[in-house]
Amino acid sequence: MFELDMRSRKPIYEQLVEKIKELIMNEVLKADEQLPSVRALATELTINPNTIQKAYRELESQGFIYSIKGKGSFVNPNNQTRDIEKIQSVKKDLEKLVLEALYLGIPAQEIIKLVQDLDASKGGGESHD
Amino acid sequence: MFELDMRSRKPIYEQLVEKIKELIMNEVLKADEQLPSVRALATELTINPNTIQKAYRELESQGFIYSIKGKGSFVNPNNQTRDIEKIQSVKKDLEKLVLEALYLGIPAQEIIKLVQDLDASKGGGESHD
DNA sequence: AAACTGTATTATGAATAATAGTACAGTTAA
DNA sequence: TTAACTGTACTATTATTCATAATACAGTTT
Repeated sequence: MFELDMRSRKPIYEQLVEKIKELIMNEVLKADEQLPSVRALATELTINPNTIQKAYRELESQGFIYSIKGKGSFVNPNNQTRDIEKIQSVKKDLEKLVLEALYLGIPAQEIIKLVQDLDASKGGGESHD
Repeated sequence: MFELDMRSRKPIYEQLVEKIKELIMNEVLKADEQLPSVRALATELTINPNTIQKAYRELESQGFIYSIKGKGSFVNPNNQTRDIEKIQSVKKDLEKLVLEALYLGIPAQEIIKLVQDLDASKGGGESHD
């Protein structure tokens, strides 16, 4: 499903959260699709089930998945969240990162193109290719 | 000089790195300007000198400051770095964050405006106002 | 020489991350 | 009902990281 960097200073459960968020946002994992069970993913990745659960709990609290006891964990549809705090937080992070990118000499035009491309591939994802 | 959130899960030295980077990128701290000494800043913020030094070391490795033994730590000019790895890393982070922002429903247009505004305030910083 | 600077080292306590093991509750299918 | 799944919760243990404390040393400035 994906690879983890066991040597990274970034905790495994955080890496898991990132990777799964990406899969959801890129619609590799589709709405209401079932995720691997805690134990199955733990076995596949050779890590502890508790670590998977910690990641799933975080994903649930961020609104990306929902879990039903006895059934499994599933991708949350419509994450067009009205969570204002979350949006403010992302905007702030974005501001920091864009500022740094510009400071490092990355042209504004290049960043804008990045945004446009991502936006296009997102909206245009409905078509069959 | 700034405030730290001692209750945050984010390490103090990382908060320091972020804050100082912002001050440098926003040209509050100007090229070759001297930073507070390790001990002075530690006293001012009521934290351990080792923590300050850890932050300064990180800032130096990221190319934002340079330190001279016996003299002090100073803001590095021309951080128009040719450090390709750093640039690639920032681009990747940017991609992740923009994707998340779009996914949360923030309009591409709003992100683009953010980039343009930051770029303008950066390039226009040369004038006297 | 005195008072600054950065830098390095060792030790200690607290918090976090990851593991291991066990247990319980809800679902599904035989 | 039973068996095999699911998520969830809890305790305990180990390793790592964070922050502190206390020194120490080297270079600079006055």
